[in-house]
Amino acid sequence: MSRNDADAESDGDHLLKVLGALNNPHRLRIVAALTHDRNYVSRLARETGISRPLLHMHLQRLEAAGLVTSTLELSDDGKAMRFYEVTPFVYQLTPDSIALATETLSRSGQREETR
Amino acid sequence: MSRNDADAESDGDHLLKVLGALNNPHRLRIVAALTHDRNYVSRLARETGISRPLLHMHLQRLEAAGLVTSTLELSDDGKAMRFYEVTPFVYQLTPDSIALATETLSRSGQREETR
DNA sequence: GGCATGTGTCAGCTTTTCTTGACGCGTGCC
DNA sequence: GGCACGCGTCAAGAAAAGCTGACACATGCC
Repeated sequence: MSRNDADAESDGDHLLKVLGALNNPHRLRIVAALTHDRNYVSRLARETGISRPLLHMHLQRLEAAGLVTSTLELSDDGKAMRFYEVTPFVYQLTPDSIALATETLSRSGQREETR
Repeated sequence: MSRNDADAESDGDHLLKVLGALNNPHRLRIVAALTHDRNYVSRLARETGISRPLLHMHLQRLEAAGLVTSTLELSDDGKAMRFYEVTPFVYQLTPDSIALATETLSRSGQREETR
């Protein structure tokens, strides 16, 4: 696996987060849309037909999983705009890779704490 | 992708189903447990510490996604036992593969109908 | 018969996720 | 000022997923 060393999270927990991030038709579409080229929130909302608050939430889920990144930029006419783009992630899902990741899964059913 | 032709489901919808099936710590553990060797429900329940009704539900979710298969067999002492084993699935998750699958996703937010 | 083991299902509760419709803030332009 | 366009957040409802404790059936064994 190839993640930043700084983020202290087991591979198992990370995989689960990625799976959770991708487990949604809207979020799949968002990733697809950003694959072609980066975009800012309001425009992405228009193009995908997703309401802005909703899109905002989905983007955060994707960003939390490390699948997209965002940067705040100022346009020529002085407006603050948040641009999103996909990270070049690669995840291989096989019984073995899952078995491996599962070894480093935190306790049972508990959801990951955002402390 | 390498699925059965008989199941009429788009790649996009199928991918979503697989992601949904794997998006759960219990189900990841179940896949891991079955990777080593096949097992029957009650024993798997004991070994994983998951209640039988719950395990039953998780197994069905995995089976519906095609990640595990089951066969009903009769043990020497005449008991009917359902054995589960993993299928040798391989899924590659990248922005491009997702963009591709997304093209064949059924309409927007609607959940897949089981008609 | 009573008990252990296996199978499966159902109702009902709790928790999480999804979604919408307000709000708030800022800027530039006519 | 009023409008259009960016940004973000909050409360609250609707829908889905997760989980538990019954209950049903079957078999073999003492």
